[in-house]
Amino acid sequence: MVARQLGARRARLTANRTVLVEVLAAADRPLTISEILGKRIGLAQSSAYRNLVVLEGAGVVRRIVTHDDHTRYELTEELTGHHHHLVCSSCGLIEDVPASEALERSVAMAAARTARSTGFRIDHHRLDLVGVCERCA
Amino acid sequence: MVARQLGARRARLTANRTVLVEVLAAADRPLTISEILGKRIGLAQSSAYRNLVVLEGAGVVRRIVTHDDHTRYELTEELTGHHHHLVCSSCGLIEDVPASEALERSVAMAAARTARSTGFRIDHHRLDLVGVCERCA
DNA sequence: CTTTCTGCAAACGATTTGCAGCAGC
DNA sequence: GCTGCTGCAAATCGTTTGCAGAAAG
Repeated sequence: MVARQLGARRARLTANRTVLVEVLAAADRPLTISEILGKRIGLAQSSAYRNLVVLEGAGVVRRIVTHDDHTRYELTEELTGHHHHLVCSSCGLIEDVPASEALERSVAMAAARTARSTGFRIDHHRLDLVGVCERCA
Repeated sequence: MVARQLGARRARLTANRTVLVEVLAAADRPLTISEILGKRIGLAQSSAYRNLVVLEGAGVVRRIVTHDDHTRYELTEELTGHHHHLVCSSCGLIEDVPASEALERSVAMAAARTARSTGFRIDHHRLDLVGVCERCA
């Protein structure tokens, strides 16, 4: 599956890339580059950056950038399912949170209305719930 | 009003800060530092960065960081009213879009449910509608 | 064999900071 | 007059890139 998406871009599924995908799949939240490197996967920092770019281009991985600067990566929603993020404004913690049916319907309606009035074609959305996590409270 | 919030932090309302707020107030979307400097307001780059940090700390300005790297600033919602962002994934354009009553209610309900199940105290949210703008389509 | 990957170290670029003089209060 | 503000130039730090050798197909 991942191999296929890479193949379509004449990119190879190497050991480094496999490990990156595994690490992201094991996490229940987006990871920063240093978190990824911190897992001692034994790949050079430059390779992490380069491979994440490749995986992003292949639609396997999604890049997200948060307020505390520091790019994070997660698997795309095709692989994990649609979800939103819970963000702690105190420590920067990010956690995945499933999207409810009702909420999705409301957002879709709002998006349709906005599309009509602005001429944008709306493809998807991002919702962050920002607050203070249990540990920081 | 702005002066008061600055005063509470023993910060002064200088000419540079006034101009920054005016520029942001005149825009109907978040601006990048270079867009701000591009308006030839005659303040040093370092002063722009420093003052925006001060204004952010005083609750006058809000910093947002988008996918195309490049920090942007806008006035806080206390000054502009609550709104969401329309983001063009092709050219990076960002536009403000008002939040509808119905949508806000749905988000509030989802937030309450999430707060209950995770222990987070949720203070606010951010919603980005991502798509392709009229010009890029 | 040819093309893509890799690690290393150097380059880059947006943002931050030290400093010495200027300006609010 | 003390404290905060300014511009300048230098420092920082995450990220990107050039290169020469290793690995995939």
